[in-house]
Amino acid sequence: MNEVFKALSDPTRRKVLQLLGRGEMSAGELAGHFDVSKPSMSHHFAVLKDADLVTTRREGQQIYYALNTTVLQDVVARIWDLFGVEPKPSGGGGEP
Amino acid sequence: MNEVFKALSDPTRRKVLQLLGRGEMSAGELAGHFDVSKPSMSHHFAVLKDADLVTTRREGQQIYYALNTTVLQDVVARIWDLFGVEPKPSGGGGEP
DNA sequence: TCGATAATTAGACGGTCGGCTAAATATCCG
DNA sequence: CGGATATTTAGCCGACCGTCTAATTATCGA
Repeated sequence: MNEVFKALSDPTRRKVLQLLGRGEMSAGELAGHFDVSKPSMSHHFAVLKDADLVTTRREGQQIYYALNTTVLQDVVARIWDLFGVEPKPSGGGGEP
Repeated sequence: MNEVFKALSDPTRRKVLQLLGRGEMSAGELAGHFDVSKPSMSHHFAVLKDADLVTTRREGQQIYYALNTTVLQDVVARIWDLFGVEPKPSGGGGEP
């Protein structure tokens, strides 16, 4: 659980997750969205994978990353549980 | 928003929030639950306050901390929004 | 097999973070 | 006011984190 929060604490990694929300993407394609070297991005990917927030799939030379939505749902559920706060009446948070 | 995630990335601060889930508590009483010096704890409190995750109230010499549940709800709501994932059908994820 | 491309691993460097002690501030009570 | 208690601020230090370049691994196509 700690690894998850650590993973989420970096803006770059959160943006990666955000991009993956639109569908899976290769490491290079993903890295193209940032002003950071590919090795640095690769490190971020490793952190996300270690936290089990993303899954990987190799297709030829490329490696495709995708959101692990199951874990993401668990994360949010755990946050409520952790703080012992009553969740909002309907839906996890569509309405602002 | 970044400050919130940074604040949540530390286990000590998360446990503080967890304790506050049971109700407000003074700084000293809160610090008593940890093996960390009071100044260090005070720093953690400041981080949580800066992220707007807690509120403070002075009563005599003591300062009472309490969860800012409104912001916590917003945080979780934003997580869903950020990642563009469908929330669980009923409730924000209260039931495991 | 050889060369090109995609991605990761290795190692180094600067900045941030969490911890401490000592000192300062705020409040209460006699 | 003066002393005691509660909390925060100031300043320092070691460890961890994010970044980079250079080198390594894996795969494809000719």
